[in-house]
Amino acid sequence: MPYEQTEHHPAFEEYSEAIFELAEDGVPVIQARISKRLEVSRPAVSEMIRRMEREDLVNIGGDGEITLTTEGGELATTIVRRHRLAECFLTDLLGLNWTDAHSEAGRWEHVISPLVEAAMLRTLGDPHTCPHGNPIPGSGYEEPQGAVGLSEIPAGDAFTVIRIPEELEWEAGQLAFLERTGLMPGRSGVVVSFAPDGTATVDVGGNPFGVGGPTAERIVVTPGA
Amino acid sequence: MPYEQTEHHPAFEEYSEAIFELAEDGVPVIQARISKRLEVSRPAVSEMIRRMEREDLVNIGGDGEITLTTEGGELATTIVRRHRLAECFLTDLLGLNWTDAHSEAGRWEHVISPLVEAAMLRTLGDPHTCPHGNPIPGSGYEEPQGAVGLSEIPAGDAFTVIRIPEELEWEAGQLAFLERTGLMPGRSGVVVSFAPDGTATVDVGGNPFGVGGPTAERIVVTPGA
DNA sequence: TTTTATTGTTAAGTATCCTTAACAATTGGC
DNA sequence: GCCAATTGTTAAGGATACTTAACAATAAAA
Repeated sequence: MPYEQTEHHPAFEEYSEAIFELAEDGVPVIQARISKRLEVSRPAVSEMIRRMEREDLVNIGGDGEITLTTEGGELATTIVRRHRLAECFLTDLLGLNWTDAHSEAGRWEHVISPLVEAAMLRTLGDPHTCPHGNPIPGSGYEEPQGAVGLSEIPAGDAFTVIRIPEELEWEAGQLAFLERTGLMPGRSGVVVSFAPDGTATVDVGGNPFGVGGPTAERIVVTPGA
Repeated sequence: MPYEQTEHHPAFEEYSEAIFELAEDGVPVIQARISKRLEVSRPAVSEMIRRMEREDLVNIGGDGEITLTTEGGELATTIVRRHRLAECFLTDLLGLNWTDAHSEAGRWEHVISPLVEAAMLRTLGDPHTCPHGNPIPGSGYEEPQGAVGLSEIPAGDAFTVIRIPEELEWEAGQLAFLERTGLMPGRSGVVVSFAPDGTATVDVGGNPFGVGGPTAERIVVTPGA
């Protein structure tokens, strides 16, 4: 119970993680994006990024693009790794659903020690991705050849889900929807059709349902069953 | 990652827990004791206790004795329960030793949700005590009849360890020592002798070793093997 | 009884991390 | 080119939770 200090402030952990995941999702890493993902005001991000630059965790490009330094990258991958490992642990061993696991892991990532990390890895049998298919940094995972967005699969063709990008996990109800419909890594389906606005109709396991355009663009799949 | 608020500030959780455990250990619950256990200054405790009184978590007696209100007691037992459950989890399922499990649990207790708590309880098979033998609040545990301090066992007599009070867990190296010597709940031994200063010499599993007087007073045992 | 130790409090200050208000500088659409 | 939206920053302020210094009151010890 005595106050335990983390070597890096929890806020630094959150910001590093956000920067890492924005880059991973192909979103331009600028303050406004961080502000949105962390749900804090832009001044807060401005101040925080300046502090992180002073602490040599990030570099700020001339165009405002934020990049992680070596040290910042290490912090970020550590937190992301713990987050995804915790998600595996919570779903596989404790039986939580995606939505719950995701929000729990958002807290767990800050309290997991190297010791526990190693123990979890051992217990889970060295997983390479989180339940949503996102790579666990350091696991040596490589995305399969030919991975594309779901929206690029021609109507009528089959696909296999590879991963649900972190970006989608933050949208309310999204994870519950994906889990309910079976749009999960490893599952296969068929693209039934596309609406003019980009909405896809897909069939996974016999029940067709619509997936919004922006969502369909982001879900990573491989062609074929 | 967006900032998650706990319904009760982490500090309130720490203080409630400390108050609960001090009372459990038979230590007078005054600010100076809390200050020592949480390793914070007395002014910090003074301010915090005032805030907790304002929030109706504690009452302050005329003699300075601090007691938990109903609400404060609920918060305390929740945190203590999660702490001890986490200790079980970390030792039994992840294979951590006592020392590591204790310090890890000190962080886990603040991030475990009711959902995870239930899942852990299920996975562990409804344990009634933590690895050190302290009761998990709400589990319906009752201390065996005739439990006494180790120092009250007559020299030459056998004893069985019931529990290591929380108080001892905070002393550096204490848990590692107890685990190394086998002075753990469920294990039996014999009191070899007492030194004039109260130091006990005990034999657990064939190797005699000394246990300091204050420590021996606190370790709870039952007479007999 | 006098001294010492323990205890609680007040005051002033610090670090972290957030907020809103207001403003300048871009960027993009038409 | 112009208006609007987006973006980053400055300024001022607030909550939390700590610190040290200094002081008064009480309890224990000599």
